Parts: sequence; C-alpha cells; structure tokens
Amino acid sequence: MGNQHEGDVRGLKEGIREFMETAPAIYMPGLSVDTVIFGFHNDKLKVLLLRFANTPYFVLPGGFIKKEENLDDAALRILQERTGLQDIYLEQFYTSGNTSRSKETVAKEELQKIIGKAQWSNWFDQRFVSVCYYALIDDTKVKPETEIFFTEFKWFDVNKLPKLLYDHDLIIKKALSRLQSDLDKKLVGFNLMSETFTMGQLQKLYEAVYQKKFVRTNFQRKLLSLNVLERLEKQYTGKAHKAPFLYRFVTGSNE
Amino acid sequence: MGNQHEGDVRGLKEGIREFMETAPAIYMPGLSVDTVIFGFHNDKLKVLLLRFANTPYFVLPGGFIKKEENLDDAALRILQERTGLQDIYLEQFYTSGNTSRSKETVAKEELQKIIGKAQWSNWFDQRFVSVCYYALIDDTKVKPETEIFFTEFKWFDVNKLPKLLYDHDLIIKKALSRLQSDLDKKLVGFNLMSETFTMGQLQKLYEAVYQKKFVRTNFQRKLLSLNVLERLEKQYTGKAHKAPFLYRFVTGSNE
DNA sequence: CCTATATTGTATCACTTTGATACAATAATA
DNA sequence: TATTATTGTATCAAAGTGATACAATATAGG
Repeated sequence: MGNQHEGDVRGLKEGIREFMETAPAIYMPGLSVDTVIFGFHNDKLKVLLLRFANTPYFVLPGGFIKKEENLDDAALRILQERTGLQDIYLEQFYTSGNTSRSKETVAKEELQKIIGKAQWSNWFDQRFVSVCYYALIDDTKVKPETEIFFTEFKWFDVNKLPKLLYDHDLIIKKALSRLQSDLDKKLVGFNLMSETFTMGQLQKLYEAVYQKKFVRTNFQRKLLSLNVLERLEKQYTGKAHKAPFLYRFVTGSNE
Repeated sequence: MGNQHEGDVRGLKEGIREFMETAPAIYMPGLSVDTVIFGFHNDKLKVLLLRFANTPYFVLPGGFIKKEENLDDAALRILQERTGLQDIYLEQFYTSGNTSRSKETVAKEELQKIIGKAQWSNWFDQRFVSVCYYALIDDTKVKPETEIFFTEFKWFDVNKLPKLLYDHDLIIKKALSRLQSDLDKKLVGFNLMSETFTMGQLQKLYEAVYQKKFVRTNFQRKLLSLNVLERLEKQYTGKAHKAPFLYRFVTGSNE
C-alpha cells in the first residue's frame, strides 16, 4: 500500500532546496491546502497519510496555491498529483488559522538535517493558514505517489491514527464530523464504494462513518425508501448463504 | 440605523493612503476575513452591510489578519471594531478563493478617485482569499461604526439585498444556508433574540431563517419537546388577546 | 444428493413523531 | 359585557422508526 520513494539523498536534498527557492515566485505566501482523503476497505473507514521524511510522524497530503489558481482547483490539483485520480469528490470543510499550529518544529528540524542550515530559505518559516478539504475516493483505483519530503504513503484506520504533525489530528476529527452530516444530507457515500455493492457492504460503510451499529432490516428499509438505489441482478458471492442483490447509486437525484 | 462618517475629504484621503502604506507590515498578505452579520427585527432576517465610499455598492464588513493573530481572533476583532459588541456568536463557514473575485474594479477605481493614482500602493491589487464567518447578534445592542472607505452602515432584508461587490452575494447565500442547518442542530437562534421572548416571536424567527411557514401548534409542541426553553411568567403585551408566556433559552444543554 | 448453516428479503407489530384540526381560555377593546 | 384576536392544549390520522419473526436460498459438509 505504501510506496517507497527511492531518490538518492543528493537528489532529495537538491529537490528540497529547489522547491524552497522557487516556491515564493509560484505560490501564494502564508496559505496552504490540506486534504483528508477518506477510503473504505475491510469494513473500515481509512485516511491516507504521508510519512514525513524518516520521522515517525505523518501529515495530511497538502500543498500550496498558485498565484493565479482558484482555491478549489488547487485542492483538486494536489489530490490528482498524489492519487492519480481525475474525478474526485471534494468538499471544503474548514480553514485552520491558529498561530500555534506553526510552532511545530519537527518538520523544520528534519528538513534542515537533510539540506543543511546554510541552504535554508525562509518559505517554511512562514505562518500558514490552511484551507482544508476532504475527499472521498474508491481506493481500489488509487495509486498514491510519494514526493520530496515524504517517504511513505499509508492508509490508517480513522480510529488508529499515528502521530501527526501540526494540528492535523484536529483537522481529521473535523473532517469526519463533517462527513457524517454530509452523508445524511447529500448521499455522498457512493464515492467511497465501487460501482456496485450489496446492502450489507453499504451498511458496513455507514457503520464505519457513524461509528455505530444499525439494525439490518431497518437500515435496508430506510435506504430503499430514499429512491437512490437501483437494484441489479443477484450477486454470486460464493458465500454459503442466500445471494444478496447488487445495487448501484442512481446519479441525478443528488449532487 | 446608518451612520454617516463625517471626516473631511482631506482626512479620508490621508487615512486611506496611510492604511495602504502600513498594511503590508501589519497584516498577512493575500488573506482577508469577511463577516455576514445576521440580525432579526420586524419579523425579518437582516444582514448588516457597508456602503462602499459613495457608490451604490455595498460590501460585507471585513478586514485583515494580523501577522501574529489567530484567525478566529481576527474575525472577532473585526466584529468588535464594527459593532462594539463583546460576546458575539461567530461561526466560520466558508473560504472563498476564486481568482475571479479579485477582478472587481469598482472598489479600486473609487479608491483611486479619492486618493489619486499617484498615491496608490499595491495592497489592494493583490489577489485575496477570504475566510468567511457569520455572526448572530441581538441587534438592539449594536452600535455600528463606519470607517475609512465606508460611508454608511445599513441593515438589509436578506431577501432584498443591494448591489454587492466581489462575490459577497454568493457568500451571503452560503451563510444563510449554513445558518439553516446550524439552527436545527445547535439551537443558536437565541443569539438573535433578546433575553426573553414569546413562542410567537420565536416562530417568526424560524420562519425568517427557513423562509417558510410553520403550523403554530406543531411548532410550539416541537420546540417545547427540545427542553431548552424555560417558561417564565406571563407577558403583558397590551395586545387585545390572551397574554402569551415568555420564554428564555436555558444555556448549558446546547453550545 | 440431502441437510445444516449463514445470511438475505420481506412482513408485521408496537411505539413515536408529525401534520392537521378543534376548542376552550383570556387580555384588551368597544 | 360581549367581541376580537390570539394563545395553550388536546386529539385524530398518517407517516416513520425500532424490534422481531420468518421464509428463501447459495454453499458446505457429510
């Protein structure tokens, strides 16, 4: 699932140095975008995180906003660069701007270890305000791309997160909370599923998002009453029980 | 309700020039805060807007973020400067960052008319990303303060807005939409009312926010069932009918 | 091949919530 | 003192929800 970046130290060093040199001319100062990428597998809700250099710390995939780029386009571009996906369900949910979040020093120290203090340019010394988006993706289609700074891409259970830099743990909490209300209102869940699915799989998704159990028969009645599911022919699961129907979300009624 | 600013042209000109000179040293570049201030009177939901210079255009009260200031604190400070209120219910709901919003030229042209092109500094030529908050206030307590640039402070019915600069009309729409979902979930409505109120007044508020009528008896049953209202003694309205009870929101159960 | 097992699809019952209507109570007015 | 406008409460039917029962059926194991 993770994906080791295998540039040599020379290339990494040069890459970081070049980024810090060129960034001020390309990107808006003091502004960043962070994305909480949700996926769903093994009946668990997962978040895609990046390991920061060779530390035990992880961060949200993020990036900066080009000077002539729309905010939403920046978020989309950052996601495409990281996941390789084209059509991504994306929702802005929060902008984080406490000054304390810039006090984090682990990232700076690690970067300085790699490139040497003399090469330090002040791009990362800025105080950043970060606009946060969450994305829902069918993770069977993702090919995460690591990048300079980040040595590993990894899915984490939303309940078993690693150590995170900055206020990224808070941001993930807010993203989940927002996903919960959106799932009710806008039926965005299908973005996390493959094209077709059984009622059981859908229920597992809802249980993972809301972190609670639902009574099977009532859940089924409820979702069918929404008239957003199209029932297909039966599934041949190979499991030792009655084969469940397959469903597909009907687009058009929502979004 | 409005409040004419009566500085002479000389002072206005000097004020604007000075602001543009000093702003880059004080505030984060490319970032602003806009606030949608909701009030409730005459059974109507109102928004507080500022007339831009002597144009027919209005804008949302806004401002900039000091370099070492938390984002939420900036929003609070801007509101306090404008309304004179200390404890304000404030909710961040959206960050607006399309490049097209900076294409607005009315504001720039008007400012240049006042101070002369020679005096122009490039603070307002920047592309701004704006973090938007909405505020709920008991407007009987407000004393709006005008400021350089802005000649008049005025309440507008949320359904009868004047011409607005930038994308401020879109921002107000989003604010209302967010207020509607928050009112359901978090019972924030009391921030728009005076300390005590009748069930009829409360219903009018809900009707103004949701822009639809409710059946009186069912509305009453519903709100009483939430256990957030404390019933006081009767009200002596002087109206020619049975005197309604007065209620107060009980704090603690919400927020 | 036949039966056991696990899980699915549907029905049903009791209970709660919601929409709509009826009606008695009452403060000011004429 | 009766009238008027509005309020507080009750009630009935319809819709929605939680809990349970049960028949259907694809595979596994003998």
